[in-house]
Amino acid sequence: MNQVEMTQVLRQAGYRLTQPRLAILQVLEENDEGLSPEEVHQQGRAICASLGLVTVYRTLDLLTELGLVRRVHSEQRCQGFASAGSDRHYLICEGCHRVIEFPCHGLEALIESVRQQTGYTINAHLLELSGLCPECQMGQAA
Amino acid sequence: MNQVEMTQVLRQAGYRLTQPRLAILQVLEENDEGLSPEEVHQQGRAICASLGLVTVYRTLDLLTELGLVRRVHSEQRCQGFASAGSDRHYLICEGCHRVIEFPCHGLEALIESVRQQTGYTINAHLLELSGLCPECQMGQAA
DNA sequence: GTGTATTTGAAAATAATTTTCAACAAGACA
DNA sequence: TGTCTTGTTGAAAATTATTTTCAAATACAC
Repeated sequence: MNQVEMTQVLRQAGYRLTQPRLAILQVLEENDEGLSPEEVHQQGRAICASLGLVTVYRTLDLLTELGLVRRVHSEQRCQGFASAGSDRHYLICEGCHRVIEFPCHGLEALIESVRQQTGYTINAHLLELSGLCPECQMGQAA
Repeated sequence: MNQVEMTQVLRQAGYRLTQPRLAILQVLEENDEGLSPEEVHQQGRAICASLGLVTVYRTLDLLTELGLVRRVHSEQRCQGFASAGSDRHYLICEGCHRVIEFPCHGLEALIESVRQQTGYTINAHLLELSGLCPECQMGQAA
C-alpha cells in the first residue's frame, strides 16, 4: 500500500488528513526497520516541525487500528518474555486483534537453507502471520 | 531445556542460585505465552512471596543475556512500529545480539496451508530466527 | 557454622505513556 | 474565498513503567 492509498483509508474511515498524520505515515514508509514512538517523533519533526510526541502516540494507535501500521517485534522495545527455546507461531487478526496459534510444519527446510547460507546455528524461531479471520472477512464484505 | 539444565547454566556462568531467580525461571517455564515483567512478578510471588519487581527486571535481563529467556513479540507490549504489509525476516545472534536479514523463500507454501486450515486471509508475516552467528560459535568452542 | 561477596527489596530517581484541555486547523458549505 | 463546526493538536499535568542507589539479607566456599 502506498501513501496515497493510505490517506484514502484514513479519509474513508472519517478521519481528517492532517499534517502530523501525513508526516508520521511518511516516516514509517521511509523506514524499513521498526521505529519507536520517540524515533518516529524525531524523524517526523523534519517533516512537520510542530509535531508533538503525544500526537505520535495517538496517531500510531489510530493507524494501527486502521491496519495501516503494525507493531513489529524488536529486541529492546518488546516487553514480552518467555522461556527460551520455545518456538512460536501466531496468527493475528488485524480486524478483531484475536491471536490464535497454528501448527507449523514445513519451516524446517527453510531454516536449513538459512543455516547453510549464513553459517548461523538456529535454535528457535518466531513466526507471526497477520491477516483477517473468517468473521472479520465477512464483516468487511458486508 | 528443562529447569535443572537452566539452573546449571546459571551456576556455570558464576551466578548464584537464589529463590527469586528460581521462582522467575519456574514462572516462565509454566507459561507458554509471553509475560510482562509485571505478570512475572504477580505469578512469581506465589512461589517466592518476597519477590520484588525490581528483581524481576534485573533477572529477566540476566536470563536473557544467558540465553535462558528471550523476548517474544506481543501486541500491547511491543513498542516497535512499521508500515503495514512489509514482511520481515530477521536472524538474531544470541551471542552478540547482532541482527541480520535474510532472503526468505519457501514460506509461501506454509502460509497457503495455514490459510486453508484456518480460513484466515494472510497479509503479512514476521519470521524471526535466533541462534548463534559463526563468530560466536567459534568463541563458544574455544 | 562462619565469612565474604553477590543478590535482594524498598525507596528514590528517571523515563515512558496517557489524560486533560484550551487553541488550532481541516474540510463542509455558503 | 471566507466562515463555521468539529475533529485534532500540543503543552502541561498525571500516571505508569523502568532504572538507580544502598543497606540488609542470603548463597555458598571454606
